[in-house]
Amino acid sequence: MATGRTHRPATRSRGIPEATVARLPLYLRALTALSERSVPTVSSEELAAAAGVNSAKLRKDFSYLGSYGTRGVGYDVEYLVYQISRELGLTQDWPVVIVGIGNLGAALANYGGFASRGFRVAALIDADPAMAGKPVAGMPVQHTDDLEKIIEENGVSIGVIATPAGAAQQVSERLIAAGVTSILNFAPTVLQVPEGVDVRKVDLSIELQILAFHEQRKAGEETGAAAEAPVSGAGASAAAGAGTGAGGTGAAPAAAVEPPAGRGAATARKNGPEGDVPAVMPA
Amino acid sequence: MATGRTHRPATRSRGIPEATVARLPLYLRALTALSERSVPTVSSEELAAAAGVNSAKLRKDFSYLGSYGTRGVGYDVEYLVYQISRELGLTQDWPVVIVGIGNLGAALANYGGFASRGFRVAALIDADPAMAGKPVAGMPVQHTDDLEKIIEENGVSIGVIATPAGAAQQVSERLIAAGVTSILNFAPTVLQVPEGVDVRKVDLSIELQILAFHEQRKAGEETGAAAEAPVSGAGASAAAGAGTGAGGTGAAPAAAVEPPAGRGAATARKNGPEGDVPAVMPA
DNA sequence: TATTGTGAAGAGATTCACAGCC
DNA sequence: GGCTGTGAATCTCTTCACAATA
Repeated sequence: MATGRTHRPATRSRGIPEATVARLPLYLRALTALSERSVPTVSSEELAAAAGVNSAKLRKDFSYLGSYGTRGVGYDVEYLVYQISRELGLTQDWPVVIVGIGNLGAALANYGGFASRGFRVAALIDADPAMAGKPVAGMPVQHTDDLEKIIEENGVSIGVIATPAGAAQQVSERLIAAGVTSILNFAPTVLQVPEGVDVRKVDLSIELQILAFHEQRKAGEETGAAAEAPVSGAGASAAAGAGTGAGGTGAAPAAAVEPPAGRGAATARKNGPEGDVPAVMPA
Repeated sequence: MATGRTHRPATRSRGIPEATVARLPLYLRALTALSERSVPTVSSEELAAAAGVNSAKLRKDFSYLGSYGTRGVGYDVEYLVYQISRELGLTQDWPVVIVGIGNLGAALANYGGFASRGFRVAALIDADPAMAGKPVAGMPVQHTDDLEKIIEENGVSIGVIATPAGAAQQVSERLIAAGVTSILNFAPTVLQVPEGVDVRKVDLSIELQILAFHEQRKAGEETGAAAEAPVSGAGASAAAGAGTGAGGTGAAPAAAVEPPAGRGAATARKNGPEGDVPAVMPA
């Protein structure tokens, strides 16, 4: 402890943990809000609360960036905003294209928080010729035929895919071939991309399914069952805070659906984890 | 190895790791696709490829659910679809409300994959009186005043918030007070909720910022810099697969923005991680 | 022979707790 | 006295590698 500088591989190498990177935008948002209220400094405790994490984690995260705080005082808000922005690459301007201007694509194009933080919608692209030229969010939709030209002329390296699932893979290949190296994928499909290309995905139905899992567990707990059966990571069951009384029993779901119906090449079926079958039974 | 049953805390307790839960929907989607093509069985290797993970992880994940495979053969597709659905609680019907019917809310309401897997949009709610009664996705929008009534009458336990950031906290409190215990939050704000309520968030701008971070790093690597400087978790830099050539140099971003401008209670400023200041310099 | 299921090792992330500094 | 920065401990997740087995 405190014997200078030991961790961090060796020479330079930034090596910020991925988990930390994923939280930096959260801190940045909280800090921006403080900055707008002209708050000059903030402690790790306060900032952590605003960002919805605990203070030890926040301090550890910041320690990967450098020593930007003042002991006994806290962090200078403006300075930290700048440092995090720089670390995230937001001091640059990132032109972005959105491919697939349906409901979702249009919503994304209209989303304000987009432009605010270093990102700029350079073009909207759709495969439907009927869409071409129509203005969405004050910008004419362009046809997929010109995708490569648009990417190259605008120096786009980040693409957003909001097409139907069936088109996503092909769109990603064209984007990548034209020079895009980061993709934000809203289509409910797994993209296969070459090494060196980053893909992040946003999937409504996956998120809902994860919630349903936890919801089901909660329902099970009400009905007896050893209170000792939590998922490892505790989901996202948030810290206290506001809260208007925690509400009643949690509202039970409605009907059951789709029983097993052992069709197909039925071979398997062995042991479930243990005896306790919840809610719906297997067969 | 095969010496019976050692891990898992003790008595019953399901204890599926959160990371596993988060992947189950992915497996389910891949399996559903196989099922539609009437593929009877699948190996961990094939399924893993389709889901975009490696096979060891997949097998480990499935091992938490039970022994549903057949050595030398693979997994029965139909059976596994059912088991995962059950584990996720998708054999039930989950009524969901969407609050905030702007661009995004409307897009969500229209999103098909919603209804398909156990979820049903029970109501669309918006604070704008002008919206009330207007049909969106074939369903009349209802006014926020009736929120509590709607939640209770429909037994809703999952709420989706697609309001502006400013309204989200208050909406979440009303949802929770009315009985909702799981929230999917699209508003760019951290919700403070009481213990026992699960929140998952989807945030476009956070995802873009994470991509920008990796993008910036890639750009830096081109310009010399010890090739040994990866982020711990390797982001989402996907496995190989298709890929149309990995494209050119990756397109450099355009102008720089917003220098430090040391205003406010300027105190801090010490050491950055190490000497190498990239792109934009601090002061 | 092909493929699962899983201990054990390894890597990462979180939390603790306290020394160091303002 | 208050708060940061960080080693060390702990916990969780991933990967390895191979015995068990259809």
